[in-house]
Amino acid sequence: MIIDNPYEPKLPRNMSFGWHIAVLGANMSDSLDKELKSIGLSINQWPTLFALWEEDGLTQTELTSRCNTAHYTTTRLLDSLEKMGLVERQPHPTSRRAHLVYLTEKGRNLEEEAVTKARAVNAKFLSSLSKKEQEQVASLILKMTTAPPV
Amino acid sequence: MIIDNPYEPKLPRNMSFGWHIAVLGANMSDSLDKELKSIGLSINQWPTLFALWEEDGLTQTELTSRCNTAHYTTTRLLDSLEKMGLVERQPHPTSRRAHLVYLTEKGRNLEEEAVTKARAVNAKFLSSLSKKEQEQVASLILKMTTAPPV
DNA sequence: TATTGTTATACTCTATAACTATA
DNA sequence: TATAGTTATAGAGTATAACAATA
Repeated sequence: MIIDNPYEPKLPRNMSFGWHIAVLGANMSDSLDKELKSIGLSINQWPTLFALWEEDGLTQTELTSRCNTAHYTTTRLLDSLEKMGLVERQPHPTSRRAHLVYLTEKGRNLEEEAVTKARAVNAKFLSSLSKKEQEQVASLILKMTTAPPV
Repeated sequence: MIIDNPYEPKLPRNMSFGWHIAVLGANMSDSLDKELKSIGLSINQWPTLFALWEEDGLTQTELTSRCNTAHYTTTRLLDSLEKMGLVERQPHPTSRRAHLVYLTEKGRNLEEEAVTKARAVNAKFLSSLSKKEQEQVASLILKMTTAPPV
């Protein structure tokens, strides 16, 4: 069965574009998960830690929104990260019901190693493309994700 | 935190390439799942049905390998598809332990509608790109997925 | 009355492994 | 002994909704 949409070139077994993206995303996630395990982290913690490495002192609600997860997921993720000594919940200066989430020294120190591993995974999956093609695909995917469909 | 890898252009909140692919894949899957629900199907059934639309009369083991799932998953998927009257397990001509899986008339008739929906989802997610860019990203992703990393 | 965050519960998915029947 | 397929069961992940505390 051939999807003859002009935006769908011939694909192996003619699977559709979205299917390829989904499988690729799952494979990249699995690969990063395995890498992160070696430093005691998991893929579930990645978006939260990534957001905090970029900027900490966020409320849980703000973290929830940046990580595109559910609020009850954030609660449990922070529980585990706190138990591991990577983050701390501090009282909010003006609201007594909100918390501010900060990285600990230990949590901050993991950034370099984790990001190195993420880069390696990206490079591995991009390795069949030329440098120019790698830049192209990254910028096209960026364009797709930053201007999402209504 | 900026990933200054040359293959990682500036991304929103500087999330990494793999993360964008994973989120995009999940969003496209969710979107197709919603579309398929309207004709009584789910995203879990998509790869199996897609493979059968391309070629039926496969053994369960062959289906398992083409869909990149687990054998016990195939068993349950086929149970549900059979209950819905979309596929049939037939005895294998030479081996009494293997089955051949065939689409029913009803299952075959769903192809056009389902593929139309999948195309619409792909088009929706690609809509922020020009036609040329759409072709580019599809062919680059194809290149990545057909020459997977070791 | 709405917001921040936690918890209980149920439901879906997936993984492991034991099982049958064949080869 | 290996293969095709099924089933039982446990675990992880996710969703719903109720809840307490605060605004």
